[in-house]
Amino acid sequence: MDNHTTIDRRLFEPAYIQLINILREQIANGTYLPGSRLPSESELCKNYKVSPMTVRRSIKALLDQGIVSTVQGSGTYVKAPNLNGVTFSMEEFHNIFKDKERTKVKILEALIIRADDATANRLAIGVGDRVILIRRVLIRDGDPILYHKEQLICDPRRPIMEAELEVTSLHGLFVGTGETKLKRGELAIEAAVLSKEEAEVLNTIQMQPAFRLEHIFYDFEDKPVSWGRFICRGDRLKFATTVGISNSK
Amino acid sequence: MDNHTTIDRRLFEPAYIQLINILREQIANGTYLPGSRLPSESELCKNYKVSPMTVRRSIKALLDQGIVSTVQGSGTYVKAPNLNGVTFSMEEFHNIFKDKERTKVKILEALIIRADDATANRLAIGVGDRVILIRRVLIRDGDPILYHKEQLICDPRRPIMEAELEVTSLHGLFVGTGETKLKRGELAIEAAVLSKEEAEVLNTIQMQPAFRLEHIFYDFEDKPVSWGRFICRGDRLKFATTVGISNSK
DNA sequence: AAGTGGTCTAGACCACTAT
DNA sequence: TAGTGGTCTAGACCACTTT
Repeated sequence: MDNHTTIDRRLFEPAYIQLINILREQIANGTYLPGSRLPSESELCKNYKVSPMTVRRSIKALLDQGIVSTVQGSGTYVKAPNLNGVTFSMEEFHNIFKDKERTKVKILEALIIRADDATANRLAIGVGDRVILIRRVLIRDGDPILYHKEQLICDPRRPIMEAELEVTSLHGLFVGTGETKLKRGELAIEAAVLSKEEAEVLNTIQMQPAFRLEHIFYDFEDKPVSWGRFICRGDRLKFATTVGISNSK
Repeated sequence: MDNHTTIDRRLFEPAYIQLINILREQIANGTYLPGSRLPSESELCKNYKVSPMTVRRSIKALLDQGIVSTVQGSGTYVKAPNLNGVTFSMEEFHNIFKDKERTKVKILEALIIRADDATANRLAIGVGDRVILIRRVLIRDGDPILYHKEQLICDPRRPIMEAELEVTSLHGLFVGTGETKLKRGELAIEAAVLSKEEAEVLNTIQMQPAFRLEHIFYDFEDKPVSWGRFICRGDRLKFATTVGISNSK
C-alpha cells in the first residue's frame, strides 16, 4: 500500500516537480497502463504528504504534457499516445539563430517597390502602393541556409531606411526585443520546391524539397505591418516531436 | 487607480478565466505594451479582490500562452511577439480523421516482407527479418488525400493479421483508443516531393511538393513496434499558428 | 450517498531583485 | 530593506460521476 517513492523535502527540487516525475515514471514503467485510473487527488495527498494544491499542480502539468486526461467526478486517466494534441516547435529553426558567432545575416537587397496583388492583399493596401522589399540570406559557417523575403508597409510618419530594417530584424523576430510595436503574428508552414531564384540564393539546385514559413505581423491597431517568407532547404530542417512519455525529462 | 473591469462572481465563468481575459484584453489594447511590467500579484489581488492562488493561476496561463514572462523578485513583463516558443499543431491534420462519414480508409496491401536496411535500423531488428507491411490510403469524399505506409514487427506471440492491423489502426493513432500497448512515439515532419508511386496513389502528378510525417512507436519495454510515414499533398495541408495576442480567445 | 475533480480562500515562508 | 514572484499549506464549497 505504501509501496511508493517518497518526496524528499530536503532536496532543492520542489515537491510538485518531484511528484510529476514520480507519476511520469510510474506511467512509463507500466505501473499505470493507458486507460487506467491514477490514485485520486486525496489519495495522492495522503500518500505523498502534500497539500491538494500541490497535487493539482502536478496533475495539471501531466495534463499539459498530454499524458493524462481528467474527468470531473470520475478520476484522472492515463492516455494512450495519439496524434491528437501533438505540436511541433520551431526550436530547430530557432537554433539557427542562437549562436551569433556562426551565423551572419546578409542583406541582398532593400528597396522601395510597388505592391503587387498578393502583397496588396496581405498588407491591406492598394495595388501599386509603395512597399519596402527586403531580401536577406542567413549564412551559417559560410553556408547559405535560410532565405528571407519580406515586404513592409511604407509608413510616411517613420523615417525610411535604417530604422525600417529594424522593424522586423531577423534577430528581433526570433528573440523578441521587447521594444516592438507589433501585437501579433500569423504563421504558416507550407511544403514547396525551390524556385530557380531560391535555389541560387541557397546555393543548390532547383526543384529540391523545401519548407516555406510565411508570416504576417500586425500592429496594435490590427493593421498588417509586414509579410514575408522564410525559405529553407528541406534537408537542412526537420520538425520533430514526441507523444506519450518521452525518455528525457 | 481603480480604472479597471471587475470580476463578476455571479457569472458561470471562473474568476481566473475572467482575469486571464481582462489582462489579455489590456495587453491587446496597448494598456500594457511589450516590455512593460504588469501590476504585481499582490496588486492584482487587491484590485480584483481574488486570492493569490487565483492570480497566479491566471498569470501561469498567460505564461503558457507565451504572452508574458516572469522574473522572480522583479515582476511580470509583457513579451514582444517572437518566433521563439512557437508551436504548430496537427489539428488540421487531425480534422481529416474527425468526420468518419466523409472519410474512408482503404487497405491497398498487407503482407509479410523481409526488412531492408532502413526498416531493420528503425525497428532494431536484423536485415531480412520478417515484418508486416501495410499500405493504406485515406479517402475523403472520394478523393485520396493521405497515403500511409507502415511496417510492424512480427511478434511470434501474437496472432498475425487481423489483430495486427489494429496495433496502429489509423483511427487509434489519432483519437487514442485507451487499449494500446504503446508507450510513446517519435514524429518528424519532412518536406518532400511526391515519388511516382506516391503520386499515383494520391491521384496526382509526380514532383509535387508534399509533407512526409514519419513516425516510430515504442512499447513499454522501449522496443520499436512500428514505423511508417504519412504522405500528404502540400496543397491539401497547411500548418498554421499565431504569436502574441490572437483575436480569438 | 460517497467519492472525484474544479475552483477558491487567506494566509505562510522562501529566493530573488531592486534601491 | 522592501517588494516581487515561487512554493506550499489546510482547509472550503461546488459540480459531477458512480454505486
